[in-house]
Amino acid sequence: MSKTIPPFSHLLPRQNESEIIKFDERNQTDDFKKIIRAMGLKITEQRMLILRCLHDAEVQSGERHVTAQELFEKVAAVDSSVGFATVYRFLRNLAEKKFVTEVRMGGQSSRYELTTQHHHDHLTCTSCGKICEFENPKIEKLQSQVADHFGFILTSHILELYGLCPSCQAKPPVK
Amino acid sequence: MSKTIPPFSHLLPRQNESEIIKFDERNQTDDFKKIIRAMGLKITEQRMLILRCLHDAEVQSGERHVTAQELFEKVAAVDSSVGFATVYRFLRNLAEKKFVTEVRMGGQSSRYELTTQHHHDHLTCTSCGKICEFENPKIEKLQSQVADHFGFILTSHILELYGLCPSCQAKPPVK
DNA sequence: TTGGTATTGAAAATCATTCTCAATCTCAGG
DNA sequence: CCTGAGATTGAGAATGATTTTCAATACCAA
Repeated sequence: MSKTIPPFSHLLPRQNESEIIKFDERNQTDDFKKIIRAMGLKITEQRMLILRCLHDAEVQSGERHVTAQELFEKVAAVDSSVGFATVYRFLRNLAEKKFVTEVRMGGQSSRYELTTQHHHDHLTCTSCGKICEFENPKIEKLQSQVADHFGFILTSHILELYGLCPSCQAKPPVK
Repeated sequence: MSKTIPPFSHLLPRQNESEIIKFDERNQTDDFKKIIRAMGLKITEQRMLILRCLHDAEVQSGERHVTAQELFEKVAAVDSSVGFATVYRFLRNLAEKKFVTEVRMGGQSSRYELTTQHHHDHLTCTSCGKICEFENPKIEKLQSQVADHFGFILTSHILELYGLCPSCQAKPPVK
């Protein structure tokens, strides 16, 4: 049995340790309901299904970032009567309430990921695609100083570093 | 006489000093032509006009980041027969060849700026789309430290800060 | 000057996302 | 367990930015 992480548990009211560790279908369902209530919304089949698909995509399929379309397809595969507007709408709700994080890259469509406990940035190898996550409070602090300087209230940021990882430095450049 | 910066000069083949400093209408036209040729494209009235408007927006009006629509309007004000498709197309060409840099933010439309010699990052207002540029050596230094820590050779990075600008803080939330 | 190609403008097409609205569902209060 | 006010839904239309299509036109090397 691999340890299963309860969905969004870090965003919900504190539970005792054993509840956090012992995670099963019933708890998952309960967590999903708590999330929906925490947003001040009504619990519906559609919203439960969307949450489940979002959670499964990450935990089971390991798909870090899903687009609204992709999520819609996963949902539709289970219940084809769910409309895409419902997925878009609910995803927006989740993003507003910070249960998911919206990542927009270039002209591409938005991608959504479950909000993680710890903020982190990425260091990506341009040759092999390896990604290291890191967190640097000093950089964060300097960022808010910059925002302050312009009179902005900082709400979020994107920091992506690109470079050559150790093993790729050894290899000849690809292509 | 304020010192006028020749457009894109840093991206064009090296010139001698006096040519760089003495910038006038004729040289501007020549520079624009060189840029278009450097992209392997034919010189047309439309492209010349688009370049002029892009340059003027920055140098005269101080509008450093224009959307394709805004640029189209400026162009159309001079020659209303130019189609927006031409502006979009050429802007894409310029971006591909790095003569302009495309900045995308949230759901807003792309903004374009002349590519500058000096690296800088952006602070964008999530409400009105206003962009402030900044450069922060301390952040840059910390970034290389992070890369070092993972054994990476840092080649580039993206840092985009998002927040609410002073005037949008005053206004009630949009809609 | 001229012809082969690149470019253009206008309109239609795309693409992601949001809105509209009548039908349906949820759930607090009875 | 009912009920009804109000939230939610699905379908499709609407939106907004950008891209594509295509016939007419412009560019420029020869």
